[in-house]
Amino acid sequence: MSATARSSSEIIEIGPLLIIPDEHLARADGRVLVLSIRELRLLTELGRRADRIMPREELFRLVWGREMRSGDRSVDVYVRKLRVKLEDALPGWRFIHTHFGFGYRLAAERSGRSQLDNTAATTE
Amino acid sequence: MSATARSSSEIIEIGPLLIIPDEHLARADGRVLVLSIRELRLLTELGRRADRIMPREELFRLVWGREMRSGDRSVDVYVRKLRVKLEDALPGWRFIHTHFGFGYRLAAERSGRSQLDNTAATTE
DNA sequence: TCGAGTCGTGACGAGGATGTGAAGAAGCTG
DNA sequence: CAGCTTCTTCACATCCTCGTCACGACTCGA
Repeated sequence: MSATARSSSEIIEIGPLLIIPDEHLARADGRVLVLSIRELRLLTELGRRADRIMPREELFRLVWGREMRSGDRSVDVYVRKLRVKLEDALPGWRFIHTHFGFGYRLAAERSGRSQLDNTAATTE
Repeated sequence: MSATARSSSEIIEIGPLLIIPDEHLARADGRVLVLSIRELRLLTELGRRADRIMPREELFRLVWGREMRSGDRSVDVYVRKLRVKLEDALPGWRFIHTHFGFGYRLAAERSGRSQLDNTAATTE
């Protein structure tokens, strides 16, 4: 493994998902997740406020650095892109949850059955 | 350093690839990889930080020993040369991965298959 | 149930970043 | 100096990201 230990490296852990903003990457079970700049920043800002519902306007401000114009769907589109890559990397898990009329919330939950069902989802 | 046997011979192992900076060579399944000085140094610096994304500017600084002029494509060109030789020596493997907008990352992954199959290039 | 608003999703084009082959310069060896 | 290898730079090709749109599915209150 890496012999060099980073002192101030921020690491956000969301279930099996690891977000390491300083290294410009996220990991799923150790595997590197290939994300674009916007995708990683959005995931990071969501991760920093895990379990909290984040309004689109605030996410946009955090990631894009400016005010969101009404009707702008950028956040939705990037949430979609993240969902695809996360589902691809960690099938059986759901991370980005929609709160209708409010925004999005990041949290690791198993998809398919109830959270009580611990049976591993069939991996294709 | 001297030409005598060194006690601290650094050996970097990236899957089936072995980098031995002190001996100015790399090995693929035992076979010696013929690399030029720049190629070996670039591979070494990447290997020393395996599985981490290295920005071009930093790679250039480490290998060339001076600041990179903006627009300089030297790193890209040498990444290409390394890729060709590595593919030649170890077909079916991919080592140098591009992270768009960030830089390059060295890790042993089997090509052809999804990145998800990769078992994070640690020592097996 | 119905309608208005909200969200999911695929696609597209522009612009920028990276891949790639080649040519000439520079260095090395005998 | 001749012949070879390596280094640097360039131009063109290709790929990727981003922002946006359109359309359909969904949600919730009336």
